[in-house]
Amino acid sequence: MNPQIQSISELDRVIHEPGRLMIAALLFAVEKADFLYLLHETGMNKGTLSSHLSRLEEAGYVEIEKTYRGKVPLTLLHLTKAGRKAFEEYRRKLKGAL
Amino acid sequence: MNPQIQSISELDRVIHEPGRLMIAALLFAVEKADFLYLLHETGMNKGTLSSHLSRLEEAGYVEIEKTYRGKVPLTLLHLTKAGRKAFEEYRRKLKGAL
DNA sequence: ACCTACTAGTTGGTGATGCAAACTGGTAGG
DNA sequence: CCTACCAGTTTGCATCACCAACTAGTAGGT
Repeated sequence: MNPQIQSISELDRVIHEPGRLMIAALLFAVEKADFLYLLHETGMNKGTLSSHLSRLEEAGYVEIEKTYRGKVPLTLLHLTKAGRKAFEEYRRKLKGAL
Repeated sequence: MNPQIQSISELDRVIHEPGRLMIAALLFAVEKADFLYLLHETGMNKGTLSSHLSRLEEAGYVEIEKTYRGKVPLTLLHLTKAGRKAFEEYRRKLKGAL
């Protein structure tokens, strides 16, 4: 089997989904962001964003930190070490194949 | 909304699916291939390959040409002009974002 | 005549998934 | 107290990818 093609089939599906790829790319760049920032930057709705974040947390790629800004809830997100690695690996495979 | 991120959300879902991305990348390179070649290069099973090809045909990205090699059926695939364009556009957006 | 293998599919079933609408819980304002 | 708002979460639906099993025609072997 063609090795360039092989690497496409090995792409991490958790990262591959555009919604989550956007999140990963944003968090990779800024290191820490809140829910609303991601909401506006990605253009998703809240439900979609929330479920993608849960999926990323489940995979161990994102840590979700719930705090407060005064009395208003504030959710902070950042990539874990595994998340950074997965994103870099994803990018590496894709660039090699395309 | 971040324009780099924006371009991720605009990725063509037909191309984005790894199975079909493999097919598109292969056909982009070789210009014409038969069913078994794709089957072996991608490592998919027949059912999956067949359905992805149908999906690509439906989208107008691939032309499916059924002929015979002697009496044995032979299916030839090639990217249409729209298919080449979609693949290039996909690649462009992805490279711009990552 | 029968069995196996090859090519190229189709069909059926299953489990996962993306998505948006509706809902929750807390805060603030009139 | 009622309404509206903020920040998310839960739920339900419709789609989808995937694989196994079946179809169907040809050819070769025993």
